[in-house]
Amino acid sequence: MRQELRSLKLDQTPATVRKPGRPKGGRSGETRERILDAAEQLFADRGYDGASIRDVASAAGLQIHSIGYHFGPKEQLFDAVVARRADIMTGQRREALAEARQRAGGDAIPIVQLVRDYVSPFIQSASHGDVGWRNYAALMGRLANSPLGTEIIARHYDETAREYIAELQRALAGANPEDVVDGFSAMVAAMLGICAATGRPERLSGRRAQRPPEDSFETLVRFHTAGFLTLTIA
Amino acid sequence: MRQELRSLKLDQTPATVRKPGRPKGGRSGETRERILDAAEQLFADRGYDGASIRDVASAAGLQIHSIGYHFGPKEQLFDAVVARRADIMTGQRREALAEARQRAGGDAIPIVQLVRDYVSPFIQSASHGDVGWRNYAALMGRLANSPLGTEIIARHYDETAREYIAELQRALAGANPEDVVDGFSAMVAAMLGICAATGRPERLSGRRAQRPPEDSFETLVRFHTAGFLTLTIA
DNA sequence: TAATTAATTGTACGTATGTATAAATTATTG
DNA sequence: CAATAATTTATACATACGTACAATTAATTA
Repeated sequence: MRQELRSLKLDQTPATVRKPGRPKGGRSGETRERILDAAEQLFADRGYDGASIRDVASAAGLQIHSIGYHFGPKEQLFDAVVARRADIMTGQRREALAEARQRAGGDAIPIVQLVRDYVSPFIQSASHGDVGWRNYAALMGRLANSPLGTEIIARHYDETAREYIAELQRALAGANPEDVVDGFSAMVAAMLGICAATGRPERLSGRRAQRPPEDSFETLVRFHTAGFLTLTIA
Repeated sequence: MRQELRSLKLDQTPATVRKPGRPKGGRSGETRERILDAAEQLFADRGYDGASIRDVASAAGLQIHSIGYHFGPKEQLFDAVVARRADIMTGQRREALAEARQRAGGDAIPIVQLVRDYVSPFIQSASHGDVGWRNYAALMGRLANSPLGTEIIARHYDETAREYIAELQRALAGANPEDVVDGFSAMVAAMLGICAATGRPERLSGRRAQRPPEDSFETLVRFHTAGFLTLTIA
């Protein structure tokens, strides 16, 4: 790892100096959340191999072994980080899909609605949510094209993704189903790119600060809706 | 790193057992290429932090210090891996842009042509090129949303990217320039996703093998051209 | 109150890491 | 042919890594 990043201090709640022993209430959950928060930030900043268990323990204000005690080996900790918010995200998407189905009343759901409903929870969380959600969004972007990342993403996101793809294919009845999958992949890649906060869009446009993700979100919806619609034209 | 991946054997040309000493011709260049090939594959498979200098040396059939001798610290080796093919890629894109400008003769270049010319060199190399190009494409996908990756990508790709963005903005005179940058970013993200070979599209579509990148390329061009064109509509 | 369980600290182990140094060997140069 | 430069092997160093073990403390349970 590069040295400049090594000395990063996390702005956690000050590590309450804890003596060994069983805590009062069900404090275990609180500690687990602290570990997940620290791991989320470090994995997002340095990647899976770049962030060590020691880094995570130190950032959470705990000893090394506490990580293993709560989560087992490193890969399970990583999975737990992804899973925590994946469950929330997936819940929102399924809820939106159920509503859209009801509103469509048997007809196909409009493309623009499907795009909006799939992307919105992610971008809203990444832009209006706390620092944890921002870290999570950056982490998802990093994971996207790595073997371990896609394996974990598959476990937590593919089921819902397939539901949306099925609805997209229904709404684009004339289109090649594989084209629709490619379009979906492009949509997800754009979504992750917007929230990854890499600084590249700023460098390419000459902007000082990052464009508000909500603005990019509106552009994404228009852009990709148009892309999907053109797939029906033979 | 996960153990399963550790024992990977690279199908390099059998490591010619070399004695120390100055080689006959300017053999140095050949050794450098071997190192870059090995590093390219390992960085693509395991990421920057997941691939060690020892791995690279072993895969290239050399001792550890030879890597440092030729390329200096690890980050410079990484940069050299990216730079080698970035120069080729950038050359093709600039050439295509010059041709397109000449053909347009003062008028704006058609969107579909700009999309095609920017994406084509990458996807053609990744699908028709040798294993080195495929590794390079996968590596670029991994780099996309990481800090070190975007830093290096900026160094080697941003100048040409800005030229294409300027032409896109000219062709989309009525559009918000920042929307065009977002569209460009989406296009690049889709391009990288197609070539990253993560297996996700197969999982989402139920296909057995990977869809031929040329097919996805044609879809990408149609999809993103339509996306760009819709940005002019207020 | 005695036994059990949960959560933590502290330490240790074997290995892997990036980098540096020293030595060896051979082509090239003067 | 002697001197120099280039390229490699071999070894070493200090640190970092993931995981495991033992000990400690406190809440809970019977």
